[in-house]
Amino acid sequence: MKEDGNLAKKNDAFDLEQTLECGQCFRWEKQQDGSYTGVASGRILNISEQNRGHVLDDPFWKQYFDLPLDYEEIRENLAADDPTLARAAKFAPGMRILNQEPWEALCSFIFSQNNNIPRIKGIVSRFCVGFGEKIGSGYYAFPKAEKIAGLCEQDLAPVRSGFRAKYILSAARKVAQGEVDLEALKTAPLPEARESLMTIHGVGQKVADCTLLYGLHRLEAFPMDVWMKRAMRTLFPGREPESFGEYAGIAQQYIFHYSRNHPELFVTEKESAAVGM
DNA sequence: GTCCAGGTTTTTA
DNA sequence: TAAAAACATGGA
Repeated sequence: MKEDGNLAKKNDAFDLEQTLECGQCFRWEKQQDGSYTGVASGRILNISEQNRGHVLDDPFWKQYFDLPLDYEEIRENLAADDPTLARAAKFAPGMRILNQEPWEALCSFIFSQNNNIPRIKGIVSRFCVGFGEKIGSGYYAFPKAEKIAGLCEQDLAPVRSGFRAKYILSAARKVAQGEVDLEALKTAPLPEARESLMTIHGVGQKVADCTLLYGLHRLEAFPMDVWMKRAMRTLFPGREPESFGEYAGIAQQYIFHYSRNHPELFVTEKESAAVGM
């Protein structure tokens, strides 16, 4: 285990809990011993504070956890930009944006709409168990778009995804037919990529932006859900997402996670709304 | 029983 | 255009 100062510094900016429980992914489970077990691109991994040095020797996982990117520097630049953003970033300095499979991110955030995180996890899990390839005892790969494209709404009933099932089918068919070319969207101009995703029935701007940020690693994408809208109104009045720069998506993740864990920041706004002010 | 959840589509005025 | 309502499901 030889680590030069540079690598050691970068590892400081990687915290498992902050990364895997900040709302960007739905397939990692914390074990009793504090480690995390999950599946990505058909690979099973158990990662802990103890074995992560070894895990990150593997090129795939190094990329998955976005180790090549210097989050320390990005965080410092964002912090210099705005004191509130500095506070949000400091709350989870070890958070990193994962390199998830594009198709998985697309489906996950279709399932996420008007839904809560525990239930999203359950739906994703049933989706994988029901339609994914078995890759180990109790572990399944994320189902292929080609397989899902051949199903009907009734087939998806056991997933219990409600009205979102037909959206998944629309996504699967467009992806399987190449009508939406996810790989190409990694380099397409952002507005163009977003528009392409929004041709899928059930994908609006927010789900498209989540797919871009979490699945296609478009770090300038800035998903605006109810939390982010509230956070922008309250904490960053007058600021546009684009003003956060090329790593706006990372700023978004700091703000989202910070806001969800500090609901007290928004109680006055809630009360004002209730009174009708 | 009612409300809400990392939205989007459909309906209505 | 813009604002409601509907959409499935399940936990609080």
